[in-house]
Amino acid sequence: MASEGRVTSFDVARAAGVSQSTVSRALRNDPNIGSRTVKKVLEAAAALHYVPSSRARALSTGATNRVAMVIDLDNPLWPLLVGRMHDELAGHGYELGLVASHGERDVETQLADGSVDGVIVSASRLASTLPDTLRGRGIPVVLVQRHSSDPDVDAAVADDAEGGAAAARMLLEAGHERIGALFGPADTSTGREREAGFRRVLTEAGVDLPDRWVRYGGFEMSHGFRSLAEVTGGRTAPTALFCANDTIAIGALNAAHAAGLRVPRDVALVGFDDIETASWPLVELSTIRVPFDEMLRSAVSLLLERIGGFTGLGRRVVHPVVPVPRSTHLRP
Amino acid sequence: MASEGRVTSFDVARAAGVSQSTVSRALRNDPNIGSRTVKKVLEAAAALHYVPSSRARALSTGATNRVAMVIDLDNPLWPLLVGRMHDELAGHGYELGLVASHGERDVETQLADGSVDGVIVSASRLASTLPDTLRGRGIPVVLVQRHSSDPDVDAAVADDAEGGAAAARMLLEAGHERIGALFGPADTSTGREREAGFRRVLTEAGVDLPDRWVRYGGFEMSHGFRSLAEVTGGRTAPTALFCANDTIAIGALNAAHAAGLRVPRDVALVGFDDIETASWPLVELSTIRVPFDEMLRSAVSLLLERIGGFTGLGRRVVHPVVPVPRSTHLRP
DNA sequence: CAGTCGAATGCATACGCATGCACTGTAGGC
DNA sequence: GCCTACAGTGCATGCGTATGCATTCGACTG
Repeated sequence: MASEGRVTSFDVARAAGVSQSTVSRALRNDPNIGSRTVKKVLEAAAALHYVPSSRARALSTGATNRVAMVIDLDNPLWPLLVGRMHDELAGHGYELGLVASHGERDVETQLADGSVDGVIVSASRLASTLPDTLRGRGIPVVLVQRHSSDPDVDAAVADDAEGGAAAARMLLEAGHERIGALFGPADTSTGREREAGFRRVLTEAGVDLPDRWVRYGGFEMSHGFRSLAEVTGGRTAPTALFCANDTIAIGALNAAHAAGLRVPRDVALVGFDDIETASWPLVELSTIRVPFDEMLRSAVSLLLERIGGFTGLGRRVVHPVVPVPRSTHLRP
Repeated sequence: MASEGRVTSFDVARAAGVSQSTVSRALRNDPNIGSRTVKKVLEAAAALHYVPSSRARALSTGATNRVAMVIDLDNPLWPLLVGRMHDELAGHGYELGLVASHGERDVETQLADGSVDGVIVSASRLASTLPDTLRGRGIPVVLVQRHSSDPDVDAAVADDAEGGAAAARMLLEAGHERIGALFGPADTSTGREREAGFRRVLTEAGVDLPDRWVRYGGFEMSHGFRSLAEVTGGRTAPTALFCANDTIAIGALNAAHAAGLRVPRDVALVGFDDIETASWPLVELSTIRVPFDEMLRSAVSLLLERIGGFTGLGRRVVHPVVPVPRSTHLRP
């Protein structure tokens, strides 16, 4: 029972009384192999607990059946993206590798060394050169959730501008007139476009968005937590705040709670994404739903097409968003 | 600028006027290569944008520098474990692959095909044969957070029994006498040991834990959400509930909120893990802190020792837990 | 000056699977 | 009953890197 090194296809071949190439073909369902032979080979393989070496197969075929996902561990959205991406890829027979984007240099090498068939980038900054560099090296890349400034790279995103607009309408329709905003990073497409859509509608409605009620920050809770007091602390305070994502909104909600403010009575909030927490009874956050499942499915299918050899121009799939009014946007 | 196939070490060799083996050695800092030669090779490699093929290297060296982590996407703890594991592994030069444990059969093959140097299992059920099977195939395995019934497999865990005990003490010291519990799955070491520790202290204190105030379920919010009403709905209700993890507790907290009950006035709660949400002002969950950073660090170091060739008996590293009393356990 | 040693490099091969091509045997056609 | 055709297998080689061993050349010893 001692494991005397790896069991290879040669061992199986010997046991089955055929050649190594026949083993290889039999196990890969090559139609040229006779059914009797296939049976012999399968039995021998099972008896020996043979598992083909993915290392050798990768070298030989040039494919790894693995996809890497570049994530930003600071963005609280990553588990949602990764979890669904895992399932989506698994459905297509691919494994998922995780790469956090700290030092982009190393990351680039890591992704270009042939250890994956393609790359999903979920944490791209607008100015990032990573997607374009990978593309330049012939590695299939798809952006998800955000796009880059490079239109040649495929991307699956949500309609962030429309979502921002919808959020603005939600607040206006609830009767708010003194409105502030906690926007996201300006160097991300999500941050920028959600802001643009939101501003557009306010402008069209003739509602002002004074700078003293606006803050920029990361997509983390701390932004909302810190900024709420700043924005509501002046002589006049906004009655409602748009938050660039749910996490920021929940940060603000917690800050409000800590400060003894009631939501939405003292300050109303609208988030973006519709993460699970938003629907907690304790939270009941009004928000804009991003169809993550569809978005990730698009991303995977764009990527698989590239892996399959598609070399056309960059494509951008935009997914519609859905306003989800709960209770935090109301004006009592 | 057209990419005419991959750049290999042969191309670099030609450009530098040396042999392929010299290129290989020069890039791997072999001391036998003259410094002039090393310089030439490095320059040629840079000029050609050469990136060694990890596929070929893996086949040749037998090492992939990758570790797979088996997770349970239904257990809300996974992002925390995965995020920290990623960073911890990255610090040692390893990449992280993700495998969700749906159909264990496939998973086993996927992990045994030589595509990783080792495996971290974070979602093991007590009866699972996966860890032992992998070990039997000579693949380094370490369990983290939970252990299996097989003591031959290395594991890095928290002191769950002591944590359960500490939770019981926390409630007793707050003055609770009518106590219930929402325990976790009995086929996990965490579920079982947290329960055992909790029960032990209650018994020692002569406090009863009536079955009608006890529910078992998964480590998900839905367990807490559903069970709260059941447990508090009778003629007499417990004044406090122990929850097998924070997520269950938060589910219960939300159910309480939805039902108009106040925490801890109407029902007190204690969780387990001290996830980030527990410290939100909105939540202020009293809990038992698991030192995840240390635990994952242990797991990685156990695994790296195995990868390095250690073949001794199975080891189990138990990490002490810390009670974190906030506001939900109090008895007003 | 012959002999020796060692640093520096090249040669050849292994790693394990996939696959183009050559080959064998048998069935079918005439 | 001979030849064609094709299903079924085996042979040989490629994938790109790492590495044991042989080789070269210069320097140093006696």
